[in-house]
Amino acid sequence: MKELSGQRVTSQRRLLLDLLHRSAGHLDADELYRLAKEREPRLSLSTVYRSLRLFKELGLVEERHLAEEHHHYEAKGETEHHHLICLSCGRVVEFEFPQARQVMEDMGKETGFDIISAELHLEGYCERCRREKMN
Amino acid sequence: MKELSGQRVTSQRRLLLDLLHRSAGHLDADELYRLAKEREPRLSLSTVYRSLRLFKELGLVEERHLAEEHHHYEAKGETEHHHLICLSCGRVVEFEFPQARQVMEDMGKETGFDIISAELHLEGYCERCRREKMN
DNA sequence: AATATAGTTGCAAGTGATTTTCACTTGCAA
DNA sequence: TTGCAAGTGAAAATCACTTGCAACTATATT
Repeated sequence: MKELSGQRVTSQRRLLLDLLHRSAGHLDADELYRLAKEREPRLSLSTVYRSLRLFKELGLVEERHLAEEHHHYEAKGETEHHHLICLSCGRVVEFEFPQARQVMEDMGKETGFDIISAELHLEGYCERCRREKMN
Repeated sequence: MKELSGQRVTSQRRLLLDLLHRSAGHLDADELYRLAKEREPRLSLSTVYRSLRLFKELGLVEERHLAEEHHHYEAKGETEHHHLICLSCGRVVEFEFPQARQVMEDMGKETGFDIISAELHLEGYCERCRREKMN
């Protein structure tokens, strides 16, 4: 785990970051908590939230606003991708959109912003849900 | 206001929708509440939330997840646009990205989804905040 | 217009997700 | 191996938002 002045490598943080890396992505705080508890039953939910915030600040994970209610977290480092989400069942499809880089650059020049992220977020209804609705 | 069976046109709803239309966009529930209270001091926050939900269901406003903590609401009907947000001061810049239409269509074909919205969300630091950080 | 009535409202209490407080514990530099 | 700043668990607090309910009111019916 990357070290910044005054931050410690604790067993909890190691565990949580490890789980985030192993997971396919899109864990929310509660799922991560449940997974981690299997290994360290004394772990508290606050530690999960505190660690997620730290990881985010260190740039180790990204926070996604996929659903309405709560955030999802994803370890960085995999190929850059975007999300398509089904409004009915919550299924998430990842896809690539390399033009995003270009848009970031163009908009940065145009607005004077230092743009650090671009997320293309698509919403709709997946095939299965559409079929079910018809019945 | 559009009429659906059993929904009533009340002074509160008229006021709230009017404020949403007048505003430059990106009001959150609390700001809308404060604005509306100036005219109808007895208005309650629950009515604001209830109305926002109704407007959203009727397709009159769109809900945005711009910041981390809460939602923003925007009256529909203006030109389609996307958002660039400053992570330091929260400033929101709107921009157009017509290619989004094409992406929706392509991804729809590719995934079998019926895609109903595409939002390109950029984050970064605006010029002013960058300058301030340097000092 | 008067009445009936179902949709709305304000208020207070309730949620669910996330944050904070605080007493106790632990990583790690010396 | 100890000192102490950083981290933790548990519980309480907060924040954004929702709900239950008695009183109110826009609309449909007479």
